[in-house]
This record gives sequence, C-alpha cells and structure tokens, in this order.
Amino acid sequence: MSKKSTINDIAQELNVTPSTVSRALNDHPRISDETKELVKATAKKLGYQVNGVASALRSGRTYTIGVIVPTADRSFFASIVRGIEMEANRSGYNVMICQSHDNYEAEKTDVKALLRAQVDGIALSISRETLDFQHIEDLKKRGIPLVLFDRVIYQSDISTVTIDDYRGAYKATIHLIEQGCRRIAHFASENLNLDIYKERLRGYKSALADHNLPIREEYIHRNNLKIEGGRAGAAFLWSLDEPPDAIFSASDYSALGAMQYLKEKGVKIPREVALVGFANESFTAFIEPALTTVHQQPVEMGQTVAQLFLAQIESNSAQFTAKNITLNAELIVRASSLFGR
Amino acid sequence: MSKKSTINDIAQELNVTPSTVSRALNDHPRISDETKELVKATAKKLGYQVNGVASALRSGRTYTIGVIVPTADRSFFASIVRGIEMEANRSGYNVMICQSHDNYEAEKTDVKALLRAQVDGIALSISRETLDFQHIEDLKKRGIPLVLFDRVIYQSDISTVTIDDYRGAYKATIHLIEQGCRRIAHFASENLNLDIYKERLRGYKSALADHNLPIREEYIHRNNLKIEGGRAGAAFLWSLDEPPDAIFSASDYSALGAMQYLKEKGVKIPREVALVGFANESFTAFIEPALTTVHQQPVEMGQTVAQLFLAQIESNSAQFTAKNITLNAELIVRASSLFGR
DNA sequence: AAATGACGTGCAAACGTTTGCACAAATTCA
DNA sequence: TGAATTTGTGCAAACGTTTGCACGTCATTT
Repeated sequence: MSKKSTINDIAQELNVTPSTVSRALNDHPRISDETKELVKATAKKLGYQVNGVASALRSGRTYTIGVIVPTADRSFFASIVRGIEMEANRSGYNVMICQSHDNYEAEKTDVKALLRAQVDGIALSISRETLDFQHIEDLKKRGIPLVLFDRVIYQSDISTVTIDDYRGAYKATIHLIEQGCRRIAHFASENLNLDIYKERLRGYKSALADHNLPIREEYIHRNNLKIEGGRAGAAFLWSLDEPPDAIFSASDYSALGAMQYLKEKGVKIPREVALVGFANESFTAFIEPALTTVHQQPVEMGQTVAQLFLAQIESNSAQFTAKNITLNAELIVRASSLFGR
Repeated sequence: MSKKSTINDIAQELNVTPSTVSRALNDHPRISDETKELVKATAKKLGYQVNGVASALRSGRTYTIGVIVPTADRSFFASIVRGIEMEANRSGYNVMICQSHDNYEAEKTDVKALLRAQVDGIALSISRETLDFQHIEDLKKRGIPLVLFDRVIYQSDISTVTIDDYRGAYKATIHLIEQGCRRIAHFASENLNLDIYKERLRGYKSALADHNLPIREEYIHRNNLKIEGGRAGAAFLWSLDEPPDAIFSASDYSALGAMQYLKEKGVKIPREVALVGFANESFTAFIEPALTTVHQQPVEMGQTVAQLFLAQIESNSAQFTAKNITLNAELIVRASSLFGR
C-alpha cells in the first residue's frame, strides 16, 4: 500500500534538494559524512528503494547484463550462468537470462527483448539452428558490448570465450586408443556450422592420425546429438559388418542414447565397446556404467565471460580490442571407457 | 556505432510530433492508418528500437515479471520457468530469472534487485533455508503482485500454485503397498518448514494408515534430500535389525543416493527393495533401474503461475482476491518400484 | 445553417533520477 | 590579510517515452 517513496520525499523530510539526496546515496565525495548519514537513515526509515528505471534512463546504464543461452536446464549452461552471475554480482551487475531453445527466431526475439530493456551488454551462446548472423553483427554495429561463449563465431571485433574443444576431443580419443580400442567411431553434429563440433571432429581425426589409425568415414555418424540421435547412431554402427569398439560422442546425450541402445542389444559396456561423451552433464555420473566425458569448466567460463564483459564496459568501449579466450578441457575418466573390463 | 534513434528522430523525419509517433507505434485508434504506415516504415528504416527504460519510467510498467527459483538447473524448476515464459511472452511480458541457490540472503537480494528493476510483479518459490518471511510480506505491503509456487506459505492475501503433494505421496505409497511392500520407509526433509515436505509425509502416513500398516518412526529418515542425504538414509535404514522393503523418498536426489548405496551394498533393486522418488527429474529416466517417481506437471504449473499473475495485473489490483490453485500429481511407474522382480 | 460529434494531431507535463555548472562558506596558503 | 582552493549544496536540464487536454477540420445530424 504505502506509496513508493522517492528521493524527493527524503529531500523534503530533510530540507535539502533531491540532488543532495542522490549524491548522498551514491557516496559522492563532495557530500559531508553527516548529510550522508542523515539521508541514508531517512531512506531506510521511509523504506526507500531506488527506482532503477529512472536511474537507468538518466544515466544510460542499467547495470544489467543480458545472457542468452540455448537452454538453461543443461548443467553446462546452468553452470555458466552461475559463473556469470557470481562475477557480475560482485561488481553490482544483475543478469537477465533468456533461452533460445536452440531456435533462431527465439534468439532474435531475445536479442530484441534485451535491447528493449537497455541491458548494458549481451553474452550469447549461439543456437544450433542459427545460420544467419546478421543480428549479431547488428549488435556490434550498435556498439553494444558483446561476448560470445561456447558456441561462437569468430569475427575480428567480437570477444569470445570457449574451451579447447580440439584438445578435449583429442584427449578423449587418445584415451580410448590407450585403452586398446582400435575402431573408434565418432558422433558429430549434423550441421557443422558451429565451430565447437568442427573442432571436436578435428581433434578426433588428429588423434587417430597421430596413432596411425585409419579414419573411416562410416565411423563418423552425424546426428542431432540428442538421445535419439545417439540411438540412431549406434543402430547404424551396429549394422555395419565391423562395428566399432569405441564411440567418442560430441555430446553426452547422444552417448547416453547409444548406451541405451547397446544395453538393449546386449552389447556389454565397456567390455565390448568403450564410450566417451562430452560436456560432463550431471547425469553422466549417475548412469551405469558412469560415463567418461570431457569437462568444460563451465563456471570458470561464465566468470571469464563476465570479466571480459566488465572490462569491455569499463574501458569506455572506444578502444577495446576483442579477446578470444580458450579454457582448458579436462577428461574425466569413469567406467564407461575402461575397455575390456 | 550508428547512434540509437528515438521517436524524435522519426518525428523530425516526418514533420510530426513525438506524440504522434508514439501513438502510431502503439496503434492508438485515433491515428490514421496512413500515418501509422509512414511512422512504422521510417521506424524500420532508422532501425528504431523502443527504449523500454524510458517507456517504463513514464508508464510505470516494465512488462517484465521477476521469477525467483532456488536453482534453475533442476529440470523441475527449469520447466516451470519455461511454462511461465511461454505464457508471459504470449501477453508481451518478459521474464527476469534470479536464483536463490536455496539461500535466504540471496533470496532477499534477488527480491531487491527485482524491485530495483521495477518488475511488474514477482513469482517466487521459497528457498529451503528461508524461515523468516518478512521480505514476502513487505512485497505484499508494497502492493507488488505476487504469486508463490511449489514452495509456498499460505497467507490470506497471497496467491499460490502448488501440486497436490499429499495425494502424490499417497499415490506413491499405495503403489508400493500394491506391489507387496509392507515395510515402507520414507525420506523426509530435515526441516519441515516447507509445506510440500509436510504434505508428502502426511500422504505417506495416510496411505499406511488406510492399509492398516504401522507407522514406524525409525523408518522415517529426515535428511537434506540430496544425494548424500539419501546415502546416509539408506545406510541408517540398513543398519536396523529389520531394514525396509521399500523407500518412498520425498526427492529424486535422495532416492538416487539410496540407490547408489544399496547397489554398492549388493542389495537388489527392485527385487529386495522398491524405490520411489519425487519430482521426475530428467535423470530418473536414465538411471538403472529407472526410478519410479511423482511427476509434478511443472510446465502447467508455470503457465498457471503466469496466468494468475497476469490476471492479477490486469485487474487493476485493487480488488483482487488471492487464489490457491492445486495441480494434480501423477505417479510415473518405472522399473525401480516393481518389487520382487 | 447551426450544432454536434468523430477524427487526427499537437502541446506540454510528467515519470524519478543524475549531473554539469554555479555559488556561498569554510579552509588553506602565501 | 587577501587570494586561492576546497567543501558542501542548490539549480535546472536532461534521459525518451506516454498521455490528458485542447484544438482545428471534416462529416453528420437536426
């Protein structure tokens, strides 16, 4: 009920001007400590709450950073968001989260909504469906601070944070080779417009090449990297004359799909086939056998995104040079890849 | 770079006043179709984007609804958020998501941040740690439209959306009894300040009573309902002279913990003990045996929250009576509860 | 032909802050 | 002691919209 109070109410109460109140609340150096105390006390007394909208309109800064993720319910993205939040909050920024649900149109709508809300900048992980990057270039043109993460495109003036997908995939494949696997299949994304999947494929191929193993095209199965994709992939591979003895999947979900299919078929994991996923989704530790996977340091990624972002904002944007940061990818060995056991 | 354009720019371009432009853009009935066309065309030409902040300041409405969830990376909450988003977007509202991480202080901070952002209302699921509800009453006093969901407190003037935890728990327990289980244990929350856990406990007890089964206090284990809690609970139960032949856990996570412990101990599930969880987290379908659980209709819950909320906003708040809506809980039977097999 | 009403637009204030500039009082410096 | 500087506050404009009120121009009604 109690009508919201404004700095004017405080000003009246104390017989000073709104300017003084504003400065006092913002700890302006030219305001006496005495006045500050008084102002803050009455502010509390009146239950004053700064009107962020008014403040944003005048100052041009909302202290809000917009984050667009494909989906917030994957532990990978959830952790990134958390990392961003942690770091942003420390500097007094808030985070506004939008989900694209891996849909191009939704991604564009989200961008619009965030611009409408006048966020101070946008952190974005590109949806899988997105093929046209005009909306991203528009952001750049408008001078909106922008950081891409994980699913990025490389462009001279755009900052990015990614993990080393290439080395992650390389490590995973090497691990399988070391376990004695020789016929290693790979689940790749059906559309390779996103670099992350290209890189994972490249890492896989390099590892094979470095160990003089042939790259057999029929072992590279492109699917949607979801559970069904993995099932389909496994079904295809086990229809071959010579099925693989290992699968390195570019996604935990398709690895899970394969695992389900193979179990149903009675193929023993990891005795007859070793499995490695990618992303360290939380379920990978719960399933049986537990899935070996590549950890992507999502919290650190989020923190890095926020740091880059804040740096970009503080450095009055004019002469900010885009940075491309790559984080380490770490192999987490669990039961599913211990071939032969 | 291109400086943001405003309605003034459009006005100048067309030799009309900003008022006309504003009205044209908002499809005011008194503006001629001709003018509307013109205005919208030049708006597009200039790449005009409404400044939501300015609009919000003047109109007092941000068309943003704030949502506070304990954590966004549980599929339960993620789905609720999605439901809210769907419904809100349809009415032109945006959603601002905050996570309390089940922490009381963070919850209060989130509320402040949302108020600062002048959201049109708040949807909140109370953190597990929250024992003091002053901040919620403050919201009510300030006249902020408020809807609580899932983890709620009942108060005459606050709208809530919950599922029927009592009947969900009752169904789950009955199911176990029908499977032939007679010594059914329960994992309850260690602090019962949240009604949902009280209700689940009550449903469990009622089901036992209705079938003339004794309620044995040593079979009711209170823990944090996380994985460790479930492990501890199972460890305790299997230290008893007569371990149970079923566990109905108030949470999927503690059910998982119990499952892990029991597997390690060599207890066969569901041959020797049946297991039922609560919430239908996504991993429950993936683990082995797949976990029987209670589905909470989170998307519908989210949609309902949004609807209640919008109704509350549109009905110029003055005479809005709080509603308490309860959704159905549905038992999803999977392998883990098929006792004896 | 005068009165009425609908139509289309303009005027100007308002939303609650922030902030450049100005200015008086107090303090410091030479 | 006078000048220069610092300190503390006020004035008023500005941020980009929205919106109540007013007003002129038509078409319609009586």
